[in-house]
Amino acid sequence: MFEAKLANSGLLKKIVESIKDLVTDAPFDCSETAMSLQAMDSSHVALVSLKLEVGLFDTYRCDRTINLGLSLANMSKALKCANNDDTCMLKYEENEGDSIIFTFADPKRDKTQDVTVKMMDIDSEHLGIPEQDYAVVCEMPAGEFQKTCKDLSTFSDSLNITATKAGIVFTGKGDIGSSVVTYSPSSNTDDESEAVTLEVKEPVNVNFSIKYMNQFTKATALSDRVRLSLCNDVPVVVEYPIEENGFLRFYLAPKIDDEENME
Amino acid sequence: MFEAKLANSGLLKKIVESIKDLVTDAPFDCSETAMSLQAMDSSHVALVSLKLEVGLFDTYRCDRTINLGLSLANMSKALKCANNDDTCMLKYEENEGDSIIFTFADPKRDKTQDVTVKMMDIDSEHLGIPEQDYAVVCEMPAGEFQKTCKDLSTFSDSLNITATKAGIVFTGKGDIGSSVVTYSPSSNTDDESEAVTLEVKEPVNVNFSIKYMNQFTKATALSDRVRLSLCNDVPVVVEYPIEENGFLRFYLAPKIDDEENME
DNA sequence: ATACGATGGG
DNA sequence: CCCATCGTAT
Repeated sequence: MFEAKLANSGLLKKIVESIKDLVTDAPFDCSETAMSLQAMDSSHVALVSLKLEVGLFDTYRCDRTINLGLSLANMSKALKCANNDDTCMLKYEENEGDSIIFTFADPKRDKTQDVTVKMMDIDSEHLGIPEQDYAVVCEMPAGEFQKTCKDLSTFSDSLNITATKAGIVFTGKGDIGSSVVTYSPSSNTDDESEAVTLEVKEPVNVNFSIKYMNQFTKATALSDRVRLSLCNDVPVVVEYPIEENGFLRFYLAPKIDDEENME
Repeated sequence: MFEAKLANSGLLKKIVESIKDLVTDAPFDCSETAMSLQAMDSSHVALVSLKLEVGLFDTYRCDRTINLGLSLANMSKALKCANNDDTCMLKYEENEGDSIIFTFADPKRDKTQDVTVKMMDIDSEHLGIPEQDYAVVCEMPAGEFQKTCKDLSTFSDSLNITATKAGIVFTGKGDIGSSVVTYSPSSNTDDESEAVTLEVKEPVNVNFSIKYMNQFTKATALSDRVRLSLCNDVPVVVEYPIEENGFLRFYLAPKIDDEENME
């Protein structure tokens, strides 16, 4: 049997809301050490990788490695029943039919809500994600990145990212105009959570679909900070750390056919 | 003539918004002691009963018992003109044509707004509501009941309510899954307004249309608390008290044809 | 035109 | 975390 309890349903709600527009059916791999999930988006362009380590859970019991397939739409419906600060217990027992039970409880009240959701068979084509040394790693406030992507999407479908030791530049060019957002690495060390940090081994210049980036930034609520890992001609990694004990990562291959935005 | 003044238009606005989707034309019975209203919903399934006692009004004058018929859609339009904390005067004079005048005034300003709404002839089939001893009476926070009904309606069209001395259980079962909400009578006596109280003479197990319940819970804004009165095979009463001087009650007959939810 | 859900502000 | 307003969907 599998049984795991989160102190706050809000965390799982945010995760599901962040990815359900990208991935419809999610195979959750449950092991002794973590609950994790890897899936391509429905058009096989982006990859989502989630890891929730046992440290995130109040209690965690997983007798044997098991894959739990759930429709994220149904999971979202179940989680809408929970208040953000209700506890959330996930439970699966092999002989109780192919269902997951979500138990939400308000610790301050004599109320519990059990939501039973049917599971699905999902062919979880296992996805090898190659290790990669990235030429550029940039960390910034998650909200900052979200706003930059949203602003640039007003002008363009493509996001150009150019990073050098001097700074990182996000550019969107389109018919009605263009916008260029430039971050110099933060000199201002006062407020660490607001800093933009940049490690550059090699300069990079890459283009991405802004539409996907905007999808990824739905995860902004999960974390104060986002980390972008970049190489020329290699998928970007957009990573949201989860409370020091997990992450939600999005991988997106660069556009190759788009010379307009490359100068 | 009939003339009655409420200190806040907001109260009447909330009442009208709560019932206008259920009842299109409302016969208001005005007597010396109260303004009241009873009407079936348009599909003759639910019954709405409103009572506003004189104690709710700043001034109240009713020379003789009279029935004022109003379209609730029109009444809603009139009330939209008022700010919530404007005073609201209702006035009817026999010889001034078949109209009601709503006068809204902001006591802090030198402004009044008179809205005149044509009355309607409504055949107010008088509805005898039998007295009833209920097997179960449950009071809980109105918002709690609203959320429970809404959550269960994600999964089912039917709401099963089972109450015993051990607690009250709301269940919705459907194709994508099911949800069971359990309240044990509050042990936590600290916060009276948050408590779930339960009086059980006989256990009950009844099924209702969730769609109607969701309609009823639009009255949540009227009151912190809701009272459910239940008997097997008898209409439930969902009651929202109005400031100690009135109530809005909804009656709904149980579903009889639904064995699936009865175990 | 009305009702519900989602988002932003206090 | 709750309430109010705005936008979308039926």
